Amino acid sequence: MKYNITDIAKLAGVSKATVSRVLNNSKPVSDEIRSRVLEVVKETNFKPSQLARSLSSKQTKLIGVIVPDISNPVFSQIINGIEVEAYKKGYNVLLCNSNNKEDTELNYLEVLLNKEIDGLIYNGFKITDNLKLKLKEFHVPVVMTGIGEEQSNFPVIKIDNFKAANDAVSFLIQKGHKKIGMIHGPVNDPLSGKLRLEGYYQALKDNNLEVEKNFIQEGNYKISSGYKSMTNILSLVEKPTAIFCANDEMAIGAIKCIIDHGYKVPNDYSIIGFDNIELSEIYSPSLTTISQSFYNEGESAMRVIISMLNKDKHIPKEIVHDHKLIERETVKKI
Amino acid sequence: MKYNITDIAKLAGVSKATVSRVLNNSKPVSDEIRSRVLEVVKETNFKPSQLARSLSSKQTKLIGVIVPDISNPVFSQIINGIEVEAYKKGYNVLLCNSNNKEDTELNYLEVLLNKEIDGLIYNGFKITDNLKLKLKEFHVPVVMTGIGEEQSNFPVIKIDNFKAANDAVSFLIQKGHKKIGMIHGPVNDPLSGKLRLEGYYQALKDNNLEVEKNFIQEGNYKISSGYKSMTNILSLVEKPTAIFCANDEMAIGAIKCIIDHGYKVPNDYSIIGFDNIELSEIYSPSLTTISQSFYNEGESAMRVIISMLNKDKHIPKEIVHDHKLIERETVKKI
DNA sequence: CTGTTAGCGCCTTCAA
DNA sequence: TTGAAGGCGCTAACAG
Repeated sequence: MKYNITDIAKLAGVSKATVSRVLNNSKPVSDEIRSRVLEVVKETNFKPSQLARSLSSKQTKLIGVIVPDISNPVFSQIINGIEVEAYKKGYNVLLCNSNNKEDTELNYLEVLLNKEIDGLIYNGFKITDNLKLKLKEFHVPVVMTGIGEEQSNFPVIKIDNFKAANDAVSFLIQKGHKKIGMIHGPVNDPLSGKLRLEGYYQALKDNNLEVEKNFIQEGNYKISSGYKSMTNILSLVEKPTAIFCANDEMAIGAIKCIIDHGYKVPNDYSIIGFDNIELSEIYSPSLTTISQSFYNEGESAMRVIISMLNKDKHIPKEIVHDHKLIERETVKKI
Repeated sequence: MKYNITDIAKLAGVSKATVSRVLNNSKPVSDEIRSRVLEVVKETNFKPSQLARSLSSKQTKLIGVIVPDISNPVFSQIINGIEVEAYKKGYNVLLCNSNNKEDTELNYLEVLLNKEIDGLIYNGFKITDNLKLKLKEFHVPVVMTGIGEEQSNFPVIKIDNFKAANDAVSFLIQKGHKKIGMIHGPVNDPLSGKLRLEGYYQALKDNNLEVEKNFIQEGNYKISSGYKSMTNILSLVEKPTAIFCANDEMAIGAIKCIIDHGYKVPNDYSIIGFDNIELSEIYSPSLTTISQSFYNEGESAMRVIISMLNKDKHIPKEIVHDHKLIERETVKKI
């Protein structure tokens, strides 16, 4: 049997209002009545309907989360951080996987709008006009992770992508490499795409190294695109000795490509990645890369959403997390 | 401004009921009134509250999904299948990641109960008594994927694990291997754990090969446990020439371990995995394994839930998907 | 075909 | 401290 608040009230011989007060600790209730109500609640295993509660309280305790690719370990870690933090604070996550398709993403945004979520955490690679338009319809807090734009009004959780890319390339230079290529992400992705590429340029410039256009390839963060970009690089007459990849997956793809062509990493080519996904440690050879804590970023995103929900005074415009270089086996001193 | 159905009714000069009928196509409405209502809906950009709708219609259009590990590619593929199918049918997924912790799982089940989901898809490794108890409280359809038990009343989506394991081991035997080890999963996992182990035994038996207890190690499906189990095997005086791993991650761990000990795959040891996750193709050497389509399994799970929701006559007790052996680089003929 | 009237289950004034 | 009553926004049964 499924009980409702009226049943409980009757069984306890009190009014619905009193039951509600006991359940929510919203108003003082005498100890005697309180325990009587709790007794009945326990006996009947009564669970108040979140639905009805949401309808009258105007909050769903649901946070929408949009990710472009749930099978990408980067996002599953972010989600994990979001989820654990949400759970702690009594929120739940409505997860939407856009599969890298803009229209799926817009559809989901529409769904989330109808579901009357309390807040939205947006993860993605690029911010399109349609997206901006849609986001305007949300009258709830929105936070972005790993992506953002100058004029955005939404708080952003990120790392210093420019600096991190610069660190990676500087490390290669310090290891004696002078001909350094890069496989970067889409440049319409303002953070991981554009800034990492700029960090690369800056490091070359700071060390008076020339930019060789052919050494620079654009990928889409997938393993396969790393493979393909590396194929292009290997077909050059003059080749780089080291390649900086804007994420670990492209780095793995590049390594696989190098191996398939009969060369060795790092003996023939040095590779440095970005993100430090689990695979980078397990791959053989294990990948030298830039590490960032996606879990913590997810956590931060959720915290910011909650403080916005609480109408806290100080809402950060952005939160910049740390990164560090993890040296493993794919970069050789020359 | 946020409109509600009453506003729309007033603006269109009709009753709320009529607006509702237009929006849901639930009852005939004259063309003229219909278009007048739709006009207003468009102008106001009105979105009916799912919340209120759910409260009065007694369905939330929400399907709860429990997974033990969202960063495990197996589950992210299943989720993908579930999600795409759900979306097609107008449902949404409330995803809960238990992180392999039983109490987190039980907590989430409780949350889902309160959220009044329309159905539940359970993914996990083992079915505990607490879980069974909790599941009893659900008065909505429940489907399981990749797990199940004899006496369960819930439909199960799976592959023929016994046959698949048998195929894998038979393949090794056919390649000339006689000393074959196995790294299996927890045996209290009735499908992937127990049945894959039994398939292994059966293949040995069918070929009159002896079971060598030391060749058999138990892992927990993680890369690290494959590594550890392989360490044990390598420490034996007499070693197997091939190892069947109950999933790809343990297989990768085992390979990494072999390489770290200065041996080669498949020259010194042959390895066969199970699941055909993306990594198995990318790893170097690429992994020979048993492939199954997790995406399709997720899709099936959602379809079964929906037909249960529709109270279809014929609800399958179980759906068995195909598997196949993918030969790559980790098994050598001897 | 359309409108009126009750709920759905809970929370929250307002009075007592 | 407690109860009665109204309302959240929508659907559905019942009239007309």
